[in-house]
Amino acid sequence: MNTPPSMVRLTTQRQILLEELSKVNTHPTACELYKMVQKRLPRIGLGTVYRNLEIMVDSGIILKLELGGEQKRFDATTEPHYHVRCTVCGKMDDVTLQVQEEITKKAAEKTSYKIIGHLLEFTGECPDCQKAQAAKTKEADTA
Amino acid sequence: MNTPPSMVRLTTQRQILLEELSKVNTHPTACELYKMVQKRLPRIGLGTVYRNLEIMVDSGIILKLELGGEQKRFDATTEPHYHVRCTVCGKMDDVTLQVQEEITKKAAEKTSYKIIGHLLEFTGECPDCQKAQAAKTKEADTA
DNA sequence: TTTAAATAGGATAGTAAGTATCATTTATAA
DNA sequence: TTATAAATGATACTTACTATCCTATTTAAA
Ligand SMILES: [Zn+2]
Ligand SMILES: [Zn+2]
Ligand SMILES: [Zn+2]
Ligand SMILES: [Zn+2]
Repeated sequence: MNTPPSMVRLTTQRQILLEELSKVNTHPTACELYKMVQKRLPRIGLGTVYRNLEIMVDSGIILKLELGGEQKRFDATTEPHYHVRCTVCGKMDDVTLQVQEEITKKAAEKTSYKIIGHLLEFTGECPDCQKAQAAKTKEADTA
Repeated sequence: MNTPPSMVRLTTQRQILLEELSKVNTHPTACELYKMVQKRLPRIGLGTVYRNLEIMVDSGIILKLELGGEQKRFDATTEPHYHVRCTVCGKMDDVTLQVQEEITKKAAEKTSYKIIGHLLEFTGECPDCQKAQAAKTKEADTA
């Protein structure tokens, strides 16, 4: 604790980025956020979105989810919580399951690593994709 | 169960790829495996490595680890198990912790997704990076 | 209030992991 | 042996993300 954390300026871009992220519970990707923010700031650059998301992650204002899947996703809810990912469409949602603090202790006993925390992601099929799948199966049966 | 799974030909490249992956417990990336295999097959292409790893993942011979981190890693141990990732150097190791089957049931009660499974990854600092960090701190103190 | 330094933005070029394409080679089957 | 299919290796391409650079804006000093 020697140097104070550098002050993060709350610019228009950052404010709107944070507002848009806070509006949704879809855990959008940087690209999705770019499109959302563009409606309010048509001249914003994609680089600015990436840069500011990273800055906000570093200062603890938002979370970066880099679990399974190709793209990183962002979350305005900073309290530790778990997620489900649809293996069909890639959509992510929160799972309101108590965070298992004790599991890190158990893991620490089993390894020579200094354990900091854990990432838990559930995989499954979202309601939409379940419906689509059901419709498809029905269609195949009647054909 | 209508069409039988397409037979995967065990080519030299695939065999050596699997052998090299089975030799180590470091959960190598595609690029690392490429370098390992190149020593025995100098003319192999990087595309072949990627292609065959994907084929072996699809046929269940190996596992693809795509949780946190930038690159996908591969694992010849197909039984479900957990991993630790070093947040400094990216190295991954197994954690011989009992797989929590019941956690997927708990999650299933909390969401409208059809839960298939879960991915759990611990984050921490590997012994090597701990040592390096300690040496660095000491150096800074004496300076 | 003017001026200088620091910070941030937007445009654009670059990076790197991974994927697609395609001609050639290898394996399998008729 | 020949036809068919599958796999390889070289290469081009895609894409998520990062770095660079110049301009604009904000902040602080003079
Ligand atoms: Zn879905
Ligand atoms: Zn969330
Ligand atoms: Zn390490
Ligand atoms: Zn493993």
